Amino acid sequence: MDSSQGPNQNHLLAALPTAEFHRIAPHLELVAMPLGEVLYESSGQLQHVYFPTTAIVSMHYVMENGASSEIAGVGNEGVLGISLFMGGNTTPSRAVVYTGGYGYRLKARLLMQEFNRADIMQRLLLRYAQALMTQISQTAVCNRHHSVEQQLCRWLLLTLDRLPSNELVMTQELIANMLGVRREGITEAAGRMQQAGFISYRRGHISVLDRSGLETRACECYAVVKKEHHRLLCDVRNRQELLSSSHS
Amino acid sequence: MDSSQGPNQNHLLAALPTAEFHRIAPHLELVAMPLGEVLYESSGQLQHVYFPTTAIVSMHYVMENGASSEIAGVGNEGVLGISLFMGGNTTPSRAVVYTGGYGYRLKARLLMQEFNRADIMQRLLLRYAQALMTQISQTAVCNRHHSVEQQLCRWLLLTLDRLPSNELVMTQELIANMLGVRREGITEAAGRMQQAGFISYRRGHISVLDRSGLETRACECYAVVKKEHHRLLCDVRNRQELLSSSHS
DNA sequence: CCTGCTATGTGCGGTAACCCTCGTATGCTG
DNA sequence: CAGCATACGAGGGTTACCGCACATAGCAGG
Repeated sequence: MDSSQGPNQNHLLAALPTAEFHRIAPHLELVAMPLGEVLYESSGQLQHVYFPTTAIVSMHYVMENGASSEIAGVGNEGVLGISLFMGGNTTPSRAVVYTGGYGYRLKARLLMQEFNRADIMQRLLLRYAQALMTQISQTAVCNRHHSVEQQLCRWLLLTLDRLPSNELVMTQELIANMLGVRREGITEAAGRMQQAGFISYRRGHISVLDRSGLETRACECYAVVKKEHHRLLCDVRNRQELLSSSHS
Repeated sequence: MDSSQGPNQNHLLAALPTAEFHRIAPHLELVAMPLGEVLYESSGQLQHVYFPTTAIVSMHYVMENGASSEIAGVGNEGVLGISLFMGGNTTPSRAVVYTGGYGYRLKARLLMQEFNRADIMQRLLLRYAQALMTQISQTAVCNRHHSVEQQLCRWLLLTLDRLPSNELVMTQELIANMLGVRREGITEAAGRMQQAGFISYRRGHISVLDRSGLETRACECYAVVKKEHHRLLCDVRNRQELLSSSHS
């Protein structure tokens, strides 16, 4: 496996100090994560945690009437299965792959061992959990106050940040399911974005031509999530405060 | 201070084993939490964590244009300031008291000491954080899919669960700000609830007359939050799994 | 008891997003 | 290359919520 598919494609794994990384590396299992695969069912017990490298996964809630909407997305910046170390072992939401790709998984027991060492891995996981909480919070705010167009832009940008290229492979219907809106709403908004020259698309493929254009149409929620994620996790390896702050 | 105002009015503090409770008890400081008080400013550093007993606090996000909406509420079932032990030390949201009352606070440093013992307190805090995440998630779902009336019912029920009586002291305007909707929308929905005999209200006071009536009008979100909170935290003292699960 | 502030009630036009339906065309598959 | 599933586009009626403007009514302070 070449470096483009190695574990350190995942930002959390990459942020581990060498010693900690080598301790878990033998137990990291490369797995394919095809489009549509359900990693966790609502209220299902977790056997593994997943560190995506090229795949992107949606945590979403399916309502009694069948409608659903995304709570948060997880790609190479994060990990799936935080309810393991939070103590609940499951959540009321599902986790479904919406951009096929790869990731590494680790057995639940091994992750808990690492977590209980109360070292860098624990700090990283907890900080990631907080970043995720911010993402969920902004989803809530965004759902209340912002237009479908703004939400589409936010969502495209967040997804784009998790991919190496500027091409997303997905249908408008899929995006509509993620955002919990009608497909026609996405068609309209995407049409306007194409008209503006920010994106171009054809049957299941969306190319982003002008990132900053999308950013001007997105609501502040995108920036809040990015900024908070950066604050909590970026350059985390360099920051002494990662450990020291926990004892202050 | 009588038992009706003691620290074990807070469910998290009450769930601590005797030994752990006595270790922190001397450091718990009873504080008044009057309506409107801002406990944490957006991105402000935390000096204390707060365990409300009779007060209720809203974590909410204020947008650039001044509009705001609640992300989650915290009362005697929880604690404010989880970003301390999550490692971020702050969040992009504010924490404002919306039902005046009392609570206990603990210095940040002392809470971190307890957290780093990796004992029951840590398990409790992490589990509570997960319950809070579920609450935020359902807020997101609810904002997307449910009517103002459903959301009002959900919100009244969640608030009611944190109070000893069936009377809420708050204006429709306040509720509107919490839910991020127009005041008139609340007037209408509340009018219907009063017509149905579920509540009765007068200028700043709402009495709930028929809980189960409200439950029938609320969306599933209320039940999901309650159930998950119960699963994660109820009778936590009796459950051996609280510690054992973390080593499994 | 009066005054004034503030909470609540109401009405009206505007609009974004809904629901449903159907037409069109793209790109895979045999 | 032909056939077909499915992704996208478009139209029309409906509704929930918004924004504003203003009327009424409860309650506190003088």
